[in-house]
Amino acid sequence: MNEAHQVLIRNLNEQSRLEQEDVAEIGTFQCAVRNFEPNEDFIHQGEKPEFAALVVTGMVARYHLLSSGRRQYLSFHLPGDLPDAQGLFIEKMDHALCAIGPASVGFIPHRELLRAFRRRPNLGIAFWRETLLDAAIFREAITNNSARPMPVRMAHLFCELFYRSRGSALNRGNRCKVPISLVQLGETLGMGIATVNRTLRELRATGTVDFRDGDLTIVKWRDLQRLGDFSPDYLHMKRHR
Amino acid sequence: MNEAHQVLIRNLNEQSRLEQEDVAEIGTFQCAVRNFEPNEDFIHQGEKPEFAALVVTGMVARYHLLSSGRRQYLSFHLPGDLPDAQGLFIEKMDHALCAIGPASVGFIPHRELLRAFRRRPNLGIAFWRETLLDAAIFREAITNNSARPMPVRMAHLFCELFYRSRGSALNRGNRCKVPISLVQLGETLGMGIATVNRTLRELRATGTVDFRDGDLTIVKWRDLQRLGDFSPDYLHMKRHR
DNA sequence: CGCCTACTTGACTTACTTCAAAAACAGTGG
DNA sequence: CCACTGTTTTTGAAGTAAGTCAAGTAGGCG
Repeated sequence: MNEAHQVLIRNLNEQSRLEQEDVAEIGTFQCAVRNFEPNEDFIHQGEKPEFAALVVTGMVARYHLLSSGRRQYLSFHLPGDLPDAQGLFIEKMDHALCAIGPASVGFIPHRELLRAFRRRPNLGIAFWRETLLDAAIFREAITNNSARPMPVRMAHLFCELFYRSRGSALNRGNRCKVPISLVQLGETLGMGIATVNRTLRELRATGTVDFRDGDLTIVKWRDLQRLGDFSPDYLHMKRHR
Repeated sequence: MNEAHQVLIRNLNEQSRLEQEDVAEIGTFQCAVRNFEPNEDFIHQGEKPEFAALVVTGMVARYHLLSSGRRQYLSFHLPGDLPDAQGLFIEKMDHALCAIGPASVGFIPHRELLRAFRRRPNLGIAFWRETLLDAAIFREAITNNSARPMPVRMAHLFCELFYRSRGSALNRGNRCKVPISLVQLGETLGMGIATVNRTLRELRATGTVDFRDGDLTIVKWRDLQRLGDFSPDYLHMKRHR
């Protein structure tokens, strides 16, 4: 039982009710942890992974690589997340995973997980639920990037990132680490770098948020939520803080 | 064993390997089928459904309703699809479901499914896989609506719809039914109605597709795929035709 | 100090949205 | 069969927001 196991147990427990035997089962997982540099890829598009990645520290992202060379970020992941759980039952990766800022990632062999699901079906459901929450976040991203004006769109992303950080107690008061560059922010929200910058300035001017140097600061949470049309229902968090 | 069971079995079998016992188990499902008018909602945002919907005939869509009143379509579903399988483990619907064109939908009680998963874990995995494929389609939609220019975006959607229709043998040669209006097309792709119309005209002019009166006609499949930057990998279809 | 990367800003251009109006079409009832 | 209504599609014109391009600045690190 090391840090990787603990962080996984904590995360699953927030979404599902684990029994003692489930926790014990998780404790038996082989889990090799490796460290990655900022922007280092650790699962590539087209691969057929035999391990499931578990974020242990730092932040991790998934992205599509287009034929044009453009990148589209799909989601960001915090410690305890299993950003490629779908690899268990979908053979070929349709997207890649990379570290955002320095990150450490654990790798659990698929066969260990499958064996665990057989022994503890409840654990399988907990993992399933994780992948469903993932999908809910994707749905919200479709809507965010398709239907909301740029400033609202950016505010919404900030709300989501802060809300999830706080949900995992990774915030420090009204701040959290989001070590992404403006280019990456643009590649997440579907906007050019110049617009990212100007929109960011506009948001600062509202006095509700600030984002600089990889640090997200929430100044007025309620106002920012309203501005970003953010309602956290889709994150389906059980615990509120 | 009625049409609903058959269509479900056929669909699951395309993605997963069902054993005889799995098929038999599915045959025991209670499944009340109801008919819906075009644009009729049958699951609302915020609901806590106790049944899983199964598309039996026609087309079904999921959508978000924004506070501004705008609609964002998230995905379209064909016979055999389980468009709200996530409702099994996520309590509250974060989006709604409606019929696109006339459709008939079966409703299977969650407890039936959960019981079946206990008896046939393999069946649970088949359903899980369905939800993962769903998520892959969502990811692609994020990228499509965020990173691709309008004509490419529309061409990509047409490719996906045709490819999936063909995968379920719902095409007639190079045609398939897509009974959506231009407004809905715009609410899917994140573009205004005027742009939808003009983009459509532009695509027709390329001589690769035509879409009118709810009918999608593929004129030059290879060229359309190239134009739409479409590669069907993300649909993870086992069978190719 | 100089280099590299990330951010900032400005000017220009293109694209899309919005608004408005007309045309095509489907369904209804006379 | 045709006039009438409402809806969907088509088209035009105007305004604006966002992309692109290009240059400049600031910060981090050797």
